[in-house]
Amino acid sequence: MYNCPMHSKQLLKGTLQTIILKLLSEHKRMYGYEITQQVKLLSEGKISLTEGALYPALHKLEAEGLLISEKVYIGKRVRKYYSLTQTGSNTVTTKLKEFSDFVSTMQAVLNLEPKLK
Amino acid sequence: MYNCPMHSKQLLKGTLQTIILKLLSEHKRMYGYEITQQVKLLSEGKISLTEGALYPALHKLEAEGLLISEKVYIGKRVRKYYSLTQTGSNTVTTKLKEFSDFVSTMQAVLNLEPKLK
DNA sequence: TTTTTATACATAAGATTATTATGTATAATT
DNA sequence: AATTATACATAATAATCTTATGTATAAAAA
Repeated sequence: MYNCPMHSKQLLKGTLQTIILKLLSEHKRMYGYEITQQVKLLSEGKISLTEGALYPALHKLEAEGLLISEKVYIGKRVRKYYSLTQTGSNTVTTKLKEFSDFVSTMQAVLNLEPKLK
Repeated sequence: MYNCPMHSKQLLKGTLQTIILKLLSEHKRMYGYEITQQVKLLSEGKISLTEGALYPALHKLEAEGLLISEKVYIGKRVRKYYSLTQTGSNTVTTKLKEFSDFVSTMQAVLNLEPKLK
């Protein structure tokens, strides 16, 4: 799912849903390819989502009722836009909290200082 | 591997090696059960390593030359102490750096503030 | 104008990692 | 005497990701 020029591929596992949901909470609707580009931009090229991970993840989130999709034709090409459902919208907050807790806990276990700005 | 009372099980994937190596860099030698207890302590009960993940991980790290083990008998019971090899010792720094980079990148992607102390 | 790159979706085989369950056994506590 | 804690280990299953493959249109470069 990730093609990360750093060496922390393992660490990125489990973050894909959080990333997708958070981006959609800021953009109303996005399509798959757009998400990959946005992630690449925000991570300064450090994270490249692979299609083999992204599309199944989007399908799963839709099946679970967190996202809904709509197909839009751009000329002859299909785009599948995804947006948050109400459930999905509520889940974003939970996911972000979980990520923060995770970081805090790991910093405690690894005896690391939280970073200052 | 983790039995986390929070809901962030997915997020913890890929962190086990880093945790093991970092703890061993601070303790000279530790045995499996001791590692589980130390992690529970440092995480304030939020992370409980399961044996099904811990022991295979220790075996793998040893097979890769990052750890060496020695069996010690406490009465009739065996303890298997693990300690860092030189390679393992070098790897700790790399792993911690990777974790920091991962957190920074994720904070950028998720548009989160780094935490202040 | 032809070739390459970018856009845009999707699935499938295989690998990795973790969960859950199971197994064995000693030591300490209730 | 029974339960809990200590201490190791492995195996079946599940979840997630990588890598490879497939299809197709649009744009840019050679």
